[in-house]
Amino acid sequence: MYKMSPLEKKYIKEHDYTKYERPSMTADIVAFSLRDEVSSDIRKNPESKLSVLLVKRAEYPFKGMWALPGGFMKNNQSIYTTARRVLLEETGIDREYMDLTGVYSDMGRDPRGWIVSQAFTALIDANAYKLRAGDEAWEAAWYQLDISEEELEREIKKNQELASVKKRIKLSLRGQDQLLTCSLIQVKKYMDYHETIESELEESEGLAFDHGRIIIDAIVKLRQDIELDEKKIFDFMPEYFTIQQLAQAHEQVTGKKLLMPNFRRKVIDYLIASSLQKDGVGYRPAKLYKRNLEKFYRYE
Amino acid sequence: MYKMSPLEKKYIKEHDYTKYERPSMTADIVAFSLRDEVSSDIRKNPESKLSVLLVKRAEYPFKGMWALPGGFMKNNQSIYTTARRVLLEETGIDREYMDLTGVYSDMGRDPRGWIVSQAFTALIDANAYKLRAGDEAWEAAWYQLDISEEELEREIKKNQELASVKKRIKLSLRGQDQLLTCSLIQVKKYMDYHETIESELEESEGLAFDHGRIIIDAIVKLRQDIELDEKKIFDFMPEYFTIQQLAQAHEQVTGKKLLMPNFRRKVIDYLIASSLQKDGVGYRPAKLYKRNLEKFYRYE
DNA sequence: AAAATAGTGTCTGTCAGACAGTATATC
DNA sequence: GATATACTGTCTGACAGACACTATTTT
Repeated sequence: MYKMSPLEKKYIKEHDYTKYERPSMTADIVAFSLRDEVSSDIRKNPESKLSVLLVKRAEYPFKGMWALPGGFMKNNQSIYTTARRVLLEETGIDREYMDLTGVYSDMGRDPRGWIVSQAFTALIDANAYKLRAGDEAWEAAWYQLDISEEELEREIKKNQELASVKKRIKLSLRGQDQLLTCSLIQVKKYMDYHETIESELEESEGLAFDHGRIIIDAIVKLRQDIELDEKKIFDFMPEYFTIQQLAQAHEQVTGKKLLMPNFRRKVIDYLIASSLQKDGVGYRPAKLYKRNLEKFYRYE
Repeated sequence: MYKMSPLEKKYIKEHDYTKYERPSMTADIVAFSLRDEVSSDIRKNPESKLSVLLVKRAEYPFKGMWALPGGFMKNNQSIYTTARRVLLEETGIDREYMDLTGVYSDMGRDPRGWIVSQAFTALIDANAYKLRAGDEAWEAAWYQLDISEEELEREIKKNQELASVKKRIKLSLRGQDQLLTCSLIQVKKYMDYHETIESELEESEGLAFDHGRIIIDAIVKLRQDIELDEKKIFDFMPEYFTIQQLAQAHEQVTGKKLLMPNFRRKVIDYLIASSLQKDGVGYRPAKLYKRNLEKFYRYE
């Protein structure tokens, strides 16, 4: 391993690297789950809707508004440890596996000053956890999520070497007794053979900071990831589940209808049938399956 | 947009959020390119090798050793702006499009103190740029890259619900007149239906900081990305190129041999033939193609 | 029996892998 | 003509999309 020379040690000691301005750093977690809507008809399958986990802010700024679970990084913890810690502290969910999905470092994104946020995404089977109640400083709740978009402007040069598309994206979050909304202006630019996305918050009602933007970015990325690697959809599932649950999750996230026979054929290799059945339904019960771990773990 | 109440403004003003410890933040850029080896036989196609861009450190710590281009984030710049700025300053390459590929926040990774690094990956056509020479503080150079791995330990429980594989990964970087090496211990753990990777630097010769680790992580991610979306391989290409160049780039990065007729069929839709030909070769010259931009830009 | 979902079978078109064979340039 | 790469054609098997059809359970 590298050993510093005495000269080098001295040099480092004499330089106070902390004299330069530094940002504070936070981890914010976008935790998604699919939650069943209460069905009016027992003969029909319940629909499951994509939801995101929010906590009510107990302090200024944005006191009383809803925000992503998150918090400041400490000196002796990595950002991954920080993410896991704050999610557990604020919501009661202990989750080791998360994806880093973005960094937010724009000026003015936090009224408290220069604060850089690392955004993590976690896909969760909501039924496996009981959320912290509102008895303490923190109150956590699942918000059902709707997203819509509207094209504002489109400019495509003839030679196609520069183009841009401007959109307004609207997000609405429905909780127990509250509706939060936000809208975002997104500009996609096509140049140098790549697509770059810039987005800026236009309006935000009830949602703290730029968290509406972080949520929208996370959804876009989630959709991309699932189209690239369909195994990711399993993250929403409990240990035992039906093929229909899996298909519904897929449809809900991608927004595309599946043909069940084909979907069944595609996933069957990733499953191990159990002798259990889904009960409490008003029709032929479906078989419950487990993940076939051999297909998920490639011991390389 | 959100307006703060006077009470809220007062509260924020009274709290000094900077009193908590904060990290310094840097952007480090892993710039890859494929560079032709000088061929001994004019009748043979030159092989192209994956290379990474390094700069020689002019200051302590690690003075005289080689490091990734990188530098500190400033208050009025986002981390993306920082990445672009430092790459340009230190190497002369101006590049807008880069991927954020990792965050390094472990304790002790930088002898100067608590420094968090955001790692970016850029794929570059090296011939398009002239590197800064060694006339100033910075000297930049391409280092050819070799990577090998050796399995150390493997533990798989019967029910497959927990498993781990431990490996040593060796990296060697060959420059004009220097050989840099480093080795890394990597532990892959398989649990909760996911694979998690932890890696730690074991030894590093001539390479500054934990940059060997950052480079290895970037290569692993690059390979994954290219297997998921083969269009990424085009990033290494100049405006005009042959199908063989493209195939060679693909082989070099993934390490797998391709069958040319099949590869040709697969990529031909993404190309527009030009009337130009590759010249200066000792055999039938290949046609030069351009990207078919319609296939790269999906104006959505 | 009606309703609703669960699950099977089959046809078709596309596409990747393998490889034989032809074309065109230089040495 | 030898050599090396460039490029075309074709066979095969796997698989995704579409959809008709059968099965099983509750109301």
